[in-house]
Amino acid sequence: MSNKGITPREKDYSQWYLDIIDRAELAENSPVRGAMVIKPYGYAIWENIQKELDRRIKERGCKNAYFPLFIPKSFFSREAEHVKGFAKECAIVTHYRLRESEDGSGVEVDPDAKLDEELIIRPTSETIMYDTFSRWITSWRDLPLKINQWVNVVRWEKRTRPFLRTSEFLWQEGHTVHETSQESLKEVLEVLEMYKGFAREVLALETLTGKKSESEKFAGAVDTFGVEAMMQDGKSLQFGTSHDLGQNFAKVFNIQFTNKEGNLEYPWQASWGVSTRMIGALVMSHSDDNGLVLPPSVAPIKVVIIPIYKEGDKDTVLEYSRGVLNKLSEKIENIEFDDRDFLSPGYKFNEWEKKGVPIRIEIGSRDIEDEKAIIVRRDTLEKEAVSISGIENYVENL
RNA sequence: CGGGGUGUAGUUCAGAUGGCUAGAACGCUUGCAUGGGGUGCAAGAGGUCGCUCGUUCAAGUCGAGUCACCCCGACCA
Repeated sequence: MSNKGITPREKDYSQWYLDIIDRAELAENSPVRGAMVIKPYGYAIWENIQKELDRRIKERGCKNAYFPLFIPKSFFSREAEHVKGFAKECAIVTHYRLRESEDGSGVEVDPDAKLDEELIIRPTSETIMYDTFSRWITSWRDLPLKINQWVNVVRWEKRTRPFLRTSEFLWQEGHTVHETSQESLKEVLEVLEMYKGFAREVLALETLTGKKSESEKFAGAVDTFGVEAMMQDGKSLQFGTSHDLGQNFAKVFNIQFTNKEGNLEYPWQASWGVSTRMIGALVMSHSDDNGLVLPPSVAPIKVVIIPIYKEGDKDTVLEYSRGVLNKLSEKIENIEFDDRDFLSPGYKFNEWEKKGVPIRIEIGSRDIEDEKAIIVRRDTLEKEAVSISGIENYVENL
């Protein structure tokens, strides 16, 4: 862990962002350009996001599934606009085997192991999913079909930034198929509202929604709607999209169903997604010059208890602090008890502030005499002495 | 894809005009003290100086090539 300070926002907003990611131990650069390692603390935030958003997605009648990482090149090429939009950022698998290199220096691609048809590593999964959908859907009774998946995708970006734009990222992609254009459009807009509600209620972010311009819309879509949040530097960040695909993909993937009148018809489709970019939005919107600030709803650690003791009162303080821990554990989960005794209290205060733990509780012999504990909120950094008898009420609504 | 920059210890870096038996800070290990806002002292571990070739008595340092990464712009979740 780095021990250096954090560049103030005012001085260099971009560097401040990178510092927060580093000092809060959310992610670090990997040996692969543009692809980051999401560290345990950062991944825990993603898991919290997933957990709540997945619940909301399923509430909309979606079922989760998994489609392959590899997409045959021929599938990918079918929708003209789609291929045009993604062609320049695709990673392609051309071989399936390595061999020892002739000079003995290592391994090289085995030229005899060339694939007959190259495979595209999914930049998004419309094509591979819709090929499958064409076999799943035959009747109006099969509609609507609502499928979601939580996966990684690869887009070979020219320039990358942690969480905001990485060459591989994690996301959910929802794909729905409907009988009518109206129903499909309704889905597109309702999902947009779901994202907006999620942003407000879980991420504490206010967002704007709107239709994207012709040049900004998803490759192959009729229309794209975006969810945008305002960042501290005054720029807006698009973190979610919902696409009205019309019948564009249905026609090229030959998804057809027999309607109630017995006629063969192409269905109407929607696709929508949010990614690990949301973590970038979280960082940029709430954090300050002291480090990360997280809404309790997604914080991996909601409360940290720091016992403060000297050699003489160590046992008393630890016992008392554990009592507080047990009391609070009945109310909430994810409490960290920081009794590492090779670190000073000041170091710990700083460390948990950098990581954005919403509530810090300090307990020393002084507090024990008064039957109190010091509580510090991460967002405002306000300190308050709270009586032990009522302490669980304080954290109840986290 | 255009522009700029950097490769030396786990990390961030210093090593003008070649003389290095390669340093610092932080981190790490051990011990003692300390403990209410990044603790102090002591001892210790840790490096084929990105890679290749060249110039030279001598290359971290100079030259050529090569690979990689970072940053700034245009594009995207």
